[in-house]
Amino acid sequence: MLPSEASLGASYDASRVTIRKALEVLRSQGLVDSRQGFGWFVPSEVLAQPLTGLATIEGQLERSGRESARQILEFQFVEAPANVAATLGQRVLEVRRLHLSDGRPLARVTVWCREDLGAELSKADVERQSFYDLLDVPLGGALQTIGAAVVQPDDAALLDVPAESAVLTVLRTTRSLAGDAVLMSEHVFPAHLTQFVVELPTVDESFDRAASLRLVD
Amino acid sequence: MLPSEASLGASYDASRVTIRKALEVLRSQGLVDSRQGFGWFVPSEVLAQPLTGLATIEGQLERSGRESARQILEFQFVEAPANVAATLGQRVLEVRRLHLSDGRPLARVTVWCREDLGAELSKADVERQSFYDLLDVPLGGALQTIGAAVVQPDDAALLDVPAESAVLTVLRTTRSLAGDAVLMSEHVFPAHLTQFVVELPTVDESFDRAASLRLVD
DNA sequence: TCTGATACAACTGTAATACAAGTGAGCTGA
DNA sequence: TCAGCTCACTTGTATTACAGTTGTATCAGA
Repeated sequence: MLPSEASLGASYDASRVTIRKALEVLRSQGLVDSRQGFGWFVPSEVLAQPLTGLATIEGQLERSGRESARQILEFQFVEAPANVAATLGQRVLEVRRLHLSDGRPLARVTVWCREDLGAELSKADVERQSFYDLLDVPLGGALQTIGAAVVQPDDAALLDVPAESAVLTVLRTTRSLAGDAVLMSEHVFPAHLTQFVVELPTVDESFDRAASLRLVD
Repeated sequence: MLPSEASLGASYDASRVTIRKALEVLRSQGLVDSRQGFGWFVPSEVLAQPLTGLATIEGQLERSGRESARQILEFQFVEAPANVAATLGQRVLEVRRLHLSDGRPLARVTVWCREDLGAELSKADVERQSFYDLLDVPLGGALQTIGAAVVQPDDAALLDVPAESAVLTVLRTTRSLAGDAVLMSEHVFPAHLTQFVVELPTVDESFDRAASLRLVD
């Protein structure tokens, strides 16, 4: 937080008008931002994603007070890629979409949905609501794999980031309450925009347990 | 059990609304919970379990019986970087080291240790044992932030990866049981070698109740 | 044309208050 | 003994009030 315009004016012996003009210049450079009734602050660039439960990107954005939008790039039934077919079956509904935060690209997401469940969904449905809201199946949990990579050229264009820049990748398999896999999704985030935040309550347990790390060959 | 909202408000000279907001934040982290007419309490271990599903790469290595080695690159007391100084104080013990798995570089780690605690440690100590084993302070937990980046040139050389390749970065703040920050560390892993796997057990209702993301600090 | 001064609207976060609803301990009476 | 009731205390929720902040407009003077 910055001091209020009034106190800045007192500090620098300038009027509020002048202080505001200076702050507006900084805002145009993206260095500061303000909310009416709240104050001026240094904007936090990264979106922190807590890993405490199942959540959608939109939900997190809305909670952080940002406007979120979805743009459907593809909507079709296809032969599943090998790793998807292994858990969801041969044919799946594949939805590629772009997530926007305050109008700027935040994530490129591909969702694969089991064919029987996807048959009930329209393109308009997935544009309006999240899969979690749409599916008429109680969800039980998910397995999430977080990695890093250099951005693919087509993703770079979609996400409006420079070629060769870093991205966070998430591969998620969502299960129903009954335990069978329902959805798989791949998320690609620009690294400079997003971070995952994990609270580890007790060091010993979480470090020794260590059942969940995978070394890639 | 925690004191009632009313008595907490009296203790901290804050209104019940404010106390509730604070408690809701803690609830969103799974640290406390409440029942109407009963009160606020620390949830049983089982309920707190969702947060423990993540493990670190060093822990996994040591457990899986791979040959794990540490190579100390630097060991010195320095002026802390800004973000470290904010939580650990102006002067800290900074230890830079390289982690090896079966003789191959796996991670470049920098650990910052509070000066009073670091004063007890020798270079040989930190080469032999982990900080968690060395510190004579009961540890209470840690906050971990996972991100991605393009590798720095010096890290590329240390980790033996091509320039411009992707890395997974982890910034961890470890607290004592009393709650004060004791250690901070930065871990850099080659992206092609490592992934984090996180189990998200349930759709967490408490997630909706309080903001777990903040735009401003 | 720029700066200062002033005024007012709109918004935010906190405080204060009130009431509904749930919990648990203790009392009462059969 | 025990079922049922009362009652103090708790959280859940909504409302109003208020001080402090930004957003915006207007006017005066250098």
